[in-house]
Amino acid sequence: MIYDQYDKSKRYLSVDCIIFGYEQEQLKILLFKRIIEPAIGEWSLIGGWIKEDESAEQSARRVLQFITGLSDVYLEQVQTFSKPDRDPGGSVLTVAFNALINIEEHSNQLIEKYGAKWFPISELPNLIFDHNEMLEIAIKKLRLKATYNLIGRQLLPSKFTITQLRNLYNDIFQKSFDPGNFRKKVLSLKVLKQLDEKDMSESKKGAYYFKFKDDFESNTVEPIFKNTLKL
Amino acid sequence: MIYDQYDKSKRYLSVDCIIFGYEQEQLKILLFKRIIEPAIGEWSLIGGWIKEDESAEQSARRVLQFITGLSDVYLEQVQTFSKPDRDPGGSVLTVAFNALINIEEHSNQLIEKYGAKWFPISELPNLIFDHNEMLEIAIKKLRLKATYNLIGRQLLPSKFTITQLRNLYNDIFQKSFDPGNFRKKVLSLKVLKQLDEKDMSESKKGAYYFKFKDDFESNTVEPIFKNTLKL
DNA sequence: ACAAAAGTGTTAGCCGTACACCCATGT
DNA sequence: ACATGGGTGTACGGCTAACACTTTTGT
Repeated sequence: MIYDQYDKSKRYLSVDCIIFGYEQEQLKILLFKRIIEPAIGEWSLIGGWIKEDESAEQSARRVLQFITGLSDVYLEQVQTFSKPDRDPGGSVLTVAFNALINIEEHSNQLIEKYGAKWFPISELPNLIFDHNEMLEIAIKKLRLKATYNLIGRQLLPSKFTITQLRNLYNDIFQKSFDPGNFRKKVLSLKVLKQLDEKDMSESKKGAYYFKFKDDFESNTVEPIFKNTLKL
Repeated sequence: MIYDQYDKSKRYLSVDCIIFGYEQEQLKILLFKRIIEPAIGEWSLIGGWIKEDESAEQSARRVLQFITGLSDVYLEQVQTFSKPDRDPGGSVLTVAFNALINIEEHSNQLIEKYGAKWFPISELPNLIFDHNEMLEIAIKKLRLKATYNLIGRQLLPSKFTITQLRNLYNDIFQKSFDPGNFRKKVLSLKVLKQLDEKDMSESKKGAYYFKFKDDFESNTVEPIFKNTLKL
């Protein structure tokens, strides 16, 4: 039958967070040394159990708050993974979320305590269970988002240069955007505001800082870069 | 704490299917009169409980098989909905799936039994709980897919004219594609095979039937229509 | 003066859109 | 012959990619 009556599940329910940060011109993901059996000591995404009175998203926020000290993290649901044998410890259904954070703002305390580490996306270790697959899908999702929206508001410091933004995009898509063309394209979107201040650390001439306009709504509907982007 | 030990959930777990079909030049969705409390008798998506040893996808397949008589339905995970108060009958986490079926092939038997009905996407009734929102997201997801992949293999009969395919796209995006341009674009993808047979029912001249090439892999990476598509 | 990054300008080619035009045929 | 949908050809405009070129300033 399809709908008999309501019948409680015997499943475990969890969330897993793919935490993205940007540091030293590299897009990185925060991974944890697992602290419970099975597969204790191996690398994994960070997750947590969904409580009875929580939505999956609230649950992910709670986990992120606990781990990074940050509230108001940008979250995007990626996908739900539910193969009954995906976790050898039991039948666990997990909802995966992408989280974009400013790597400089987060607290290091708990991260160190749990032996967590930031990995550049090009140097990811092997992960437990199906976390490799989850990560791959999560990165594709991030690329899709970056195609339709100018991302960086959460990942970059509040003021940044166009070059920094370009480096972020270079790293996300693993290609080299033309500096001139990238600049023109991005500025044509009219979502950035130029500041009077310059960053003098990267060149003699100095590069103007920009910031995202406060009222920028990410309702973009057309691809920012119409060609060439491999998702 | 994040990961204490494994702890079973007290949640209800379900899947909901957004079943798309194409008939009389209209994209339609199959909706059901709800047969259990609460909200009995109102329109809803069709769903079912996820069994212990099933993945969400397997569960959706089981539901679809039961309702339509079809196996091997094309499925795409849409999103998971988990607000604890979304269903007044209890805290239900549901994984939503888009299902694309050939409306002519499915069995009507059970559909009639449950008072189900096909609704054109422009004439949807009000649905229970958060099913309106689910549907809206599901349609957006379908549009996104149709942007990157040429859809129609599941929705259209095995042989169809370019005009039929164009009508499908017209209906999905609620716009009128230019007949000539649509034709050229679609044929340039080289995923269709022209048959020797013509459909004489729509015009005096007749229109050649096409079918999807068997080995067509839907790995398209670039948008089919780079502009104008409102998702 | 030179190097090196920041930033601007120019051009060629591709692609989508609009639309004119031909084709085939039942009435 | 003509109306109708099928199908082809063409021309314009916008966008992108490539790359030349100018600007600024620390060394």
